[in-house]
Amino acid sequence: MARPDDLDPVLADLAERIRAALAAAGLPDTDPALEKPKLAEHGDWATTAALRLAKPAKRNPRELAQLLIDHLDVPEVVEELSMAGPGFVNFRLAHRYHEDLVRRVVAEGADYGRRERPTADREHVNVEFVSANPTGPLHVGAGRWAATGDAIAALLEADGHRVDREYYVNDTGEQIRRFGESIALVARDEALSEEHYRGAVVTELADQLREEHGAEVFDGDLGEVAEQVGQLGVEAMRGRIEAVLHEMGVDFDVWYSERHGLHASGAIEATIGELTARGETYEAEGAVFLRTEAHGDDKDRVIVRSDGRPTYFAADCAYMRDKWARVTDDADGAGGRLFYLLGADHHGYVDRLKAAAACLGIPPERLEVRIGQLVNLLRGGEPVRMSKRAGETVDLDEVIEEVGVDVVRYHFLRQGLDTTVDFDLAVVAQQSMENPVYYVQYAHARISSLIRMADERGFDAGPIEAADLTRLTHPAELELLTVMAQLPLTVADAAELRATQRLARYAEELAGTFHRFYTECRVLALEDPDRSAAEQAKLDALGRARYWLAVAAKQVLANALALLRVSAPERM
RNA sequence: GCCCCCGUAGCUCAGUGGAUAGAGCACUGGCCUCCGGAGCCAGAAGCGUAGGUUCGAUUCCUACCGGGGGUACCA
Repeated sequence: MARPDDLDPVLADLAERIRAALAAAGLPDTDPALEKPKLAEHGDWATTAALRLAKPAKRNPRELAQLLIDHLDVPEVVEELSMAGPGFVNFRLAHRYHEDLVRRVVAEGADYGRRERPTADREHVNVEFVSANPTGPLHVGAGRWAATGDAIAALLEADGHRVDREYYVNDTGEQIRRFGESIALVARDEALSEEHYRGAVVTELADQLREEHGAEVFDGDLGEVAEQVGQLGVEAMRGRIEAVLHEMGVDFDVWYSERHGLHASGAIEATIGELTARGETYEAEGAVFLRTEAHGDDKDRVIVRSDGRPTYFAADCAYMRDKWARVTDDADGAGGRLFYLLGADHHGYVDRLKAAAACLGIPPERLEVRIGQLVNLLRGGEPVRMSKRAGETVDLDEVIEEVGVDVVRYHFLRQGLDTTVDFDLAVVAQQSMENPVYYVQYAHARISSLIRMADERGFDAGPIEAADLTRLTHPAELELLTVMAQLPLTVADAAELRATQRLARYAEELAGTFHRFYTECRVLALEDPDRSAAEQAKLDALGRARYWLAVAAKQVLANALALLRVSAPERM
């Protein structure tokens, strides 16, 4: 978990003073471990230092907490501190802290919530996700990996890392040949067998290729035609996939071709050579094995079949080697990381991927494989059966068309990676108002409307520098300010844990606090004809302060949604 | 058999060692002379079971029960 004191100079100062107080009190040094108290009444921040020192010191934690308080050089920004519960020390920050926050958010704009990292802490992360075989359209399940991988990438960037989004295109091999054969047979109007791909897409591709390349591409020896049509079909399919992902708001930096990058380039042979040179291979039964068992795998894996052809796993190794070279050649020396987002149906590959990394000399902690549980596609509570080869799929583009990108993305992003997601077409389509994404977006649209209304009415908020933010003292205002202040920490935690749901839930919480503020605190037309001029002036000042608070809240909400790639509508 | 994930409110899910376990939906009852009621307020309801570690466990460990997925010289 990210440290609050890494993200906020005020808290960094506080943490330092706590450690100084511990030293002054003759206590051993410990992590101040600043955390948010569960209840707002307890204050803005708390330290559990006394609790964690109690054991080794064999002393009453409350007594230690009192010692800490007695020796603490209380910074100006802390308005109140108290001991509570078993030994928490709670801090309440002065109102000025909140005022500064509004100004900071407005000044930083879209950058609020992001952080810069010193080179030593920065990583160059290759995030590989989706990578579905280009032999058919993406189905709904792939949408989960698209949304999640993209959001994790966005979070890592916001957290100060350098990120490449990469899609591995499996564009060669037996299944591609069979795919090409299927297209050719359909084009020739010949019968397909059980083994072939079918469905509307195959027919469409046959038509498309005939149009683009002429009917001749389908003529001749089926074996040769299958090969060539397979390539053309895969290229066309890849284009379609790219377009759908773009619709999903996901744009890859690299579309890595297995065929060109690994086979044609000789990278596979080179990798096998390197593995052999490292002493990680041996021959047996006419095949070449990689010593993965010695690195935690269940057994050694074949990388070259007895007939001399490399296995798919050999390509995986070569690909990993290639990616590792690309994330470790940074001039500034950022540490490399290979991130794989895989579905639970691939969890059996994790050990062998890690073993492959070890065989290649890649530090194991630099290879990160995250497994996401699968998506249950339902329609009215009934499971929808899918088979790509039979062409019975519910495609991602159809679902996007039906319920909208924001709903699809948000549905996947607000749930943790290791829970199985039920995606019920009937529920999501018909009862989409239940989707919390609307709750969040509504808050944003509401603020937008408020600001529009202010303009229309000629409301003069004045420059933010002139606004008297000390007037923001209503409980709903303070609650909103407190939540707004949490974005940077939430982003850092979500990035570190690769947990998109943290940010989604945060957006919901922020929207909720805004709605409460909006209900209780009027911004415009704070008028009272019975008041004196002096009293009216105070109301005007309050209105201007609230206006800037609303502007800042809108920014924070927009920033959170932007990281999720969910739109922040001005009206809806 | 072995491996991975899950079991928290009626339902869908947050909460990866701290104080009184949260939200949406559903249910009950309130709130618009005034900036968007897709909203707000209030109420009821829960950590699968049994042990263990810890000052402190929904969180870590073990066993069991229930649900899902994986265990190829396939790609």
